[in-house]
Order: sequence, then C-alpha cells, then structure tokens
Amino acid sequence: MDKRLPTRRGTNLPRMGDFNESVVLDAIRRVPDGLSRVELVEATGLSAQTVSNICRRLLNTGLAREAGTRSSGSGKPRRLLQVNAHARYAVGVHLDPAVVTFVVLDLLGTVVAHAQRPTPEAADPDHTLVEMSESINALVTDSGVPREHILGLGIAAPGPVDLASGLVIAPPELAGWGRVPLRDYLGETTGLPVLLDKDVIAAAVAERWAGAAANTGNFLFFYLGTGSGMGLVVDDVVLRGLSGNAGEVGGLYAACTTNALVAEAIEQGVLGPEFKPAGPRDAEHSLRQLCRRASAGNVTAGEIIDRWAVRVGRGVSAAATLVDAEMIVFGGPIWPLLADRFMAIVPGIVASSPFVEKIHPTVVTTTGLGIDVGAIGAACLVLDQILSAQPQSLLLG
Amino acid sequence: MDKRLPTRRGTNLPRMGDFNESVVLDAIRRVPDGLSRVELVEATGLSAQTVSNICRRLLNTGLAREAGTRSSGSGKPRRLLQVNAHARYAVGVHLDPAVVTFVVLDLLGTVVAHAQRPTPEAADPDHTLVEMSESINALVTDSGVPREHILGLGIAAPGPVDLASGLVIAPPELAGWGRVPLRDYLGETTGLPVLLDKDVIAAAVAERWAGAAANTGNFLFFYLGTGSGMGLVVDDVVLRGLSGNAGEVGGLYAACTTNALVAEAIEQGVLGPEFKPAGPRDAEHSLRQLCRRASAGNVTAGEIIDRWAVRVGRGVSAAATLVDAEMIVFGGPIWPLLADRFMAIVPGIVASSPFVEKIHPTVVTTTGLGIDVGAIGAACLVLDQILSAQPQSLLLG
DNA sequence: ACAATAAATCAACTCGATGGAGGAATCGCA
DNA sequence: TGCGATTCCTCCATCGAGTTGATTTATTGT
Repeated sequence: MDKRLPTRRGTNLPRMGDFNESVVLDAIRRVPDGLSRVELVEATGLSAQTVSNICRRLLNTGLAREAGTRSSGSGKPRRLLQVNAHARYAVGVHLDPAVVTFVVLDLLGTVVAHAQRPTPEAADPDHTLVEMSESINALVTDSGVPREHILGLGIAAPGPVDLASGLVIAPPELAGWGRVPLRDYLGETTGLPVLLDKDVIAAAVAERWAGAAANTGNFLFFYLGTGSGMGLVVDDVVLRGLSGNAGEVGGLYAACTTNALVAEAIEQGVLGPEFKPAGPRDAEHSLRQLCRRASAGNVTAGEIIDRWAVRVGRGVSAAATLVDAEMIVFGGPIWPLLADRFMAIVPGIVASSPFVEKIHPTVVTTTGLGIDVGAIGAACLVLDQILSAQPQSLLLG
Repeated sequence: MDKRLPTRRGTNLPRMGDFNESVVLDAIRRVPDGLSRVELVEATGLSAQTVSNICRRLLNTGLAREAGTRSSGSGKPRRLLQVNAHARYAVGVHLDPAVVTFVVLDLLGTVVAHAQRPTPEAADPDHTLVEMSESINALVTDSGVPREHILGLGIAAPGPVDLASGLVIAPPELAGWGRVPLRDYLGETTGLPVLLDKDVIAAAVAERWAGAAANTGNFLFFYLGTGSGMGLVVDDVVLRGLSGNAGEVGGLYAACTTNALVAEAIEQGVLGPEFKPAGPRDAEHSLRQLCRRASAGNVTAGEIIDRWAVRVGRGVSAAATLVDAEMIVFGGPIWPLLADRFMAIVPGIVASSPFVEKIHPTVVTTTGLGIDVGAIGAACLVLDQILSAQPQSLLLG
C-alpha cells in the first residue's frame, strides 16, 4: 500500500547531526595514525567549533579515543583522534553455492572472528536458513563480542535478489531455491538489523571500505566465484539498480561460467570425464585441477584459461569505459587460481582500449582482502550504511 | 594545490534549508495540477510546520503560486500550490559537430526561446566560441527574459570532456579542437554560472527532468547523433564517472558511427560515391538518404540499418542488465530517421535477454523531447543542479 | 621569563525543524 | 438555519544543530 509519490524526501536536524558525525568518523578511520581537529576542519569543511563538538560526542560514546599529540612547528600541538576499533562490530555472512562464510569485523574492518561451513547440498532452503542462523549466533557468542555492540548483520547472496523485499530469487547455482526471504528470516532469528545485497556488490563495498579501492570513488570490482559478476562504484555511490541486481554480466555469462570452462576442458581432453562436475563444489575442484595442469605446462589448459582472460578483459574494459572508472579490481574465491595468467593478459587489453589511451589510465589490480571478500563485504554493508557518510542517509525514511 | 584529504564533506543548516526547499519545489513541479501542503507532508516526510514555512518562502520569492483549492470530503479544503513557471529560466547550448542549438527553458522545462546555427567548419575553436557567446547573449536579449531571472547556462558538448577543468578534449568530430576551455570562456563572456557535461549525459538529464523517464530513477538513454553514446541514471543519480565521460560505448563505437554506416552503404552500392561525407553535416545527409532508400524498399539499405539496430540492441541490452535499468530511452538528432526500424527490432532483443526475462521487464521507448534533446538537456543541467533535490548539494563545497 | 603562535574551547547567537494549541473553512446532519 | 465534526493550516514556544568571535591552553623561540 505504498501510494507515496515518487518524490525525493526531505531531511532534518537529527539526520544532519548524525551525518556530520559519520563524516568525521569516516575521516579519522582512513588515517591509521589519527587526525587532529584542525585537520578535520580542513577535510570536512565544517567549522572548528562543530568539529570540536562532534569529537567530544565521539569520545564520550567511545567510538574514538585520543592518540597522543603531534607538533606542527610552534604553537599548541595538535591532539590526535583515532577510531576505537573495538567500540562496535558488524557480522557478515556470505552464502556461496559451495560454502557459507561467517565473519565478525571491528570498526576498522579487521576480521575478529571467522567461521565456514559447506553449503548443504540438499535442495532445501529451510534447512540452510536454520543452519545459517545457528552458525551466526554461535559465532557471535564465541567471539566474545557484547551483543549490544554489534551494529547489524550483512548478507551477501548469489543473485538475483530483490532488495525491496529482501528475497533471493532462484539463484541458478542453488537448486530448489525459489523466492527465499533470507533477510527477514535471519533478522528474526538473530535479532539483528539486517542488510542484504548481491555478493559481488558486497565485495565491492568491502574493497571500498578497507581494500584496494579505499582511495577511489570510481571503480569496478570483478568477482570470480562459482558465478562471476561486477560490483560498480561510480562517483562514490555503490550502484544497485532497480532491484539490486546491477553488475550482472549478461554477455559474458553463458560463455564464462566455471561449468562452461570445465566442460570445454573435458571436451578437449585436458581433464578426464571423471571431472564432470555434479555440483558447485565439484566445479571448483575441477577448475582447480585445470589450473594446476596449466601451471604444469599443459598448453591446451593454458589456452583455455587465456581465452577466458581475454573475454573477461574485453568485458571489464568495456564496462570500465561505460562508467568511466579509475580502477579495476579482481577478486573472489577462485581468483587466486587465475591471478597469474589473468594479470598477464587483462592489463594489456585494458591499457590498449581507445578510451583508456585517450582519456585517463585505468589501474588493474588484485583484491587486498583474499577469498573471504564476500563475507567481509557483507559485514561492510553494515559499517558502510551506519558509519560511512552516505548522503542517502540524510533523507527521511 | 588541492591537498585536501579525499573525505566526504559535512553539511550545515543553510544547506539543509535549501535542500528541503528544493525537495518541495521538485514535488510540486511533478504534478501539473498542483499539490497541497498535506500532500507535500506525505510526499517529503517533513513535518506540517516545515512544509508550511517552506511554502511561504516559495510564495514570497515567487517560485510558487496558489492554484485554487480542492476538497477532500469534509473539512477545510486543501489549497494547492503550483510552480510559477516563469519565475526563473535556464539557458542551454548544444555544441554538435554539425549544428549549434540554443534554448531558453522556463522552470517547467518548456522551451521559451530557440535558435540554431550551423557549426563553423573552420578548424578554429576560438571563432566558434566567439560566435557561441554572441548567440547566447542575443538569444537572451531577444527572449525578453530579465537577466537576473536566469539561473545559469548549461553546455552539452561532444565527448570527451574533462569536468574538473571544464575542458572539451579533442572531440573526434571537431577537427582542430584540442583542449578547449569551453566552460570558463562562456562563463566569462556571458556572465552566467556555467555547467558543462557531455551531450549524451545532458540528454539523459533532460529525459529525467521532463521527458520519458520523469517517473523512473533507473534508466539508460541511448543517443544517436553524429556520434552515439549512453547516458546512465542509476538509483536516481546521473552517472558521470571520474572525468565525466561515463556512457562511452567502447565496443560499439568503431562499428557504429554514422560514417561507418555510410561507408558500408557506398561499398555495397546503395549510395553512390558522391555521398562520401567530407564533414559531419555530409555524413548526416548521406545517412538520411540511406534511410530514405530503405523506406522506399531498398532491401540492402534496410539490411544495413537492421544490422545496426541489432548491434545497438545487444549493446543497450547488456548495459541495461549491467546497471539493472527499468527503462531504455532512445533519442538524438538522427533518431527520427531510424525510429521505425529500430523499434521493430530492439524491444525484442531486450525482452529476450535472460536477465530481463528472469528479473523484471525493461521498457524500450522513444524520447518525448525531439531532436533538441541535447540543448534542452544542457539547460536542464542548470535546473537539475539548482532546483532538483540532489543529496550532493547538501555537501559543503 | 616573555612574546609569538597555534589549537581547542566557551559563550552567545542564528536559523531551520518540531510539537502542540488554536484559528479557519467546509461538510454533514438535525 | 444552526452546530458539531472534520480537515487544513498557522501561530507560538522550544529544541538542537552549526556558526562567529572572544578566551583559554600549550608549546616554540628569543
């Protein structure tokens, strides 16, 4: 019954206060050594008095702490502020077709607790949901983090999703999953505020929060897992799209799944028919074998991977051109297997695109967050929403 | 010497006030009949008192006016507010390789003055700049709009551009143009605040402001002119990218320029060699001839255009998938020539894409703004920046 | 020891949003 | 026709965020 006019909403004083607090917190978070009030004035554009007031608030709530002084020539030395990393935490879950990963992150994005379980093969979402919420609650208790210090739970799910209703909609790699109310179920069973996003989008948020893309507002994350896709960040905004499914690679999809590659390898005799995958875990296993053959000098295996790299390279190059990105970041669970060959091929393709040559260089790089980038990203959704300064958060609900 | 930390900036009270005023103005602008204060409360989320205060301000400054009453059953009838379309104006210029178009728009996006000149062929940017600023000043005087009611000047230029410095950078279709300070020059000679964007981005802004995409925040505009490109709007944000060049179609580019098509037509004998274009105006003329042949039943001519339509259809389909768009809008100076054939082909390609079939339908439609969409979009840049409620505008400079 | 300098805070103020009371215009019903 | 009920709007007092200018505090240099 949402008959509201599709107008942008207004803002008010409390929102403004919270927002400015986030701005300050976000600024000091980015500088490990800490930042003084004058530097914050410079960085945020706020007045000295306002910064002073906000800093007091942050110190009182324990979100920040004093971190010594630093002299800048003559005059009173600056008193530095640091984020108190252990003041708050966020929980993240990555539901991958092969494995479910759980993490607890502190305010600086450091992993303070970690767990992993194989995804149940049974075509039974209910069972998986129960297991997930049990694992979450267990991890939270084991981590020793006081529950009231947990800001919320982030979920990274394979697409497609429907953000408005918090559903996962029949992901191709999860047999038997129809429209599953992942967000609401885990919200009820854990009692935490929950955010849901597609895994590749969550991974991009992670890169922005604490990874390779921390210092750019225009990048593209290419995720290589059981499925592959992109997370796009343009003008400092994470692109989600109408239903939260931005980043699907329609063109690449059919030709570049793990399954398709393994099938090609079997057909060409690089892998024996025993590697024909029955489920998502097998596919990854087979691909790992393919990569091993390539590293060992099997030319055909190497060519299969290299052709894949070329297709992906063209795809990311076109996408980076489309959104005028400054950086392309690769990552995901199977990326470590492919990094060497991909990094030998993709940067060249990108660099030789007419756009990049003419307008500005585009950095191609590797995630700094490892294979858990999905789960870390899930937790970062919470950090990002609550602590990072998003103009969106100014708007009235 | 901008050594500022790359942090998001804070906001303050005056910004908040202006923003909420924009929110209200934007809401009443979208409803031709006008909106009452209670409806504004509903739509904006602001309190009744706040809405009342803002309405008084809008009435005092003349931006809005009373527009009768409307009863809602029993009780005091609602007093409607309408935008006073003639309270402020915006000027827009579209520098196209073939023609320069000038418009003056009122607050509702209606064209109140219009002018056009062929783009000087001479490889001399300076001369063109002088002519442009003269035309702008002449149009403003002729239109009779008081200068103090003009909010600013928008420029739509062929890419690539560099937004940070307001330059146009060697557009392929403008021979002899290097790095031209379009924004600063026209700012000085007209005395107006100036905004610069790539023409396709400006066109997308126009569609959002007053065109086919007024009611969606997720769409893609495909511009067909001397060059072609996309304007992307995702989650209500106009995508610009690092340098303001988002929307370049790297993959399509080489194969789908007007020139390439005309060349193909000549090669296949549909057009005589006398149609080989010497400049951008010729190319359009030749293309027009090609379309005429196709309409007259020339099969080869039709096939050339249809193949183009298929390529474009695949491209927009992939891009719409990538950004999870709700709508695809076509337009631009040469669109009317192609609309019939394209609309017979493209919607089918889009509808049959796996993403669209599975997630949500994607509307394919035609611009409501005609061939001047570039110039109108340029003026809309100004309206959009100053009057539409952009969370960006809350942030301190 | 004292002035110069720079950082941070105190005090008074501005301005926009808010909540509650009250006024104004219309409808429904006797 | 009269009167209450209903709905819309605004006046009043208040709150709370950021702002400006003066003041305090801590260090360096002479």
